Amino acid sequence: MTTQPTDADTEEKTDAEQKNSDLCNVVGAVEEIGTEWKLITLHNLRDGEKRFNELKRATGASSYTLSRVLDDLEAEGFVDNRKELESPVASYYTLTEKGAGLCPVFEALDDWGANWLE
Amino acid sequence: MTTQPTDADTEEKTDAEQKNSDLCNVVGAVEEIGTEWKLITLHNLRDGEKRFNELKRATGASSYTLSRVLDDLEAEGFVDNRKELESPVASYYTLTEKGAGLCPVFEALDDWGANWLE
DNA sequence: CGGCATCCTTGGAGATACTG
DNA sequence: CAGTATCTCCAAGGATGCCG
Repeated sequence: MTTQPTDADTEEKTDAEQKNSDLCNVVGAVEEIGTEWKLITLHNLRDGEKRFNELKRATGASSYTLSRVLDDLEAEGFVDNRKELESPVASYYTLTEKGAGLCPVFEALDDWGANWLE
Repeated sequence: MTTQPTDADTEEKTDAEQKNSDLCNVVGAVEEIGTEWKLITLHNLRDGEKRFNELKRATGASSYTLSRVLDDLEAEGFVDNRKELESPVASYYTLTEKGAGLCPVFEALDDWGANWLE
């Protein structure tokens, strides 16, 4: 019964992912945060509110990619978005509590990097 | 001097990645660890030595993928590999100090997941 | 300024089959 | 058992252009 692809396949996750995220929330967390762009973007928001093109420059992502990443992050509750529709529109992004909750993770990564990166 | 693709382009990183990893080691760490499979595999090795097919079952990765992931991790110094060439060959993987150094990161992720997942 | 729409390229990863 | 080889597919992401 290793690879029974039951039609209860309503999730878009593979069964492997499902199995993993069931096991512990480390894996669940990794899967929710997922891509490098998400991490990098979240990390860039640590020091407070940023606007779209700031993030674009800071991360180096294309506007297309950044837009999609921010959409994802907002949908998942990691960031908040505040828009000013005045003359030149402005769009500000901040971390939610959920997003800010990742700071310890960043600190742990920072420590690790200090010891092991080059 | 934003996008001078100097022929000192011996790295395989894009300049965006380069810029990011220069900024801080959080991003550097994220880029080195990279894919979800690497994280999941490393995390599976926390509780000690595992062999190839154990990891294969535990992670759900295909042998092809797992093999490549382990190669990467070994090349980057995250895991050690010990082979026993007896009758049925056996191959054991363990975390190096560098790999084990990620445990605080896993703990931070675990904490975060406990608060924010599901 | 922010951000979609479109096109296109890449490689990450599954499935399968084969070897020492 | 522990991989390697091959084929294939799909999603992530860059480039560009346009629009409110």
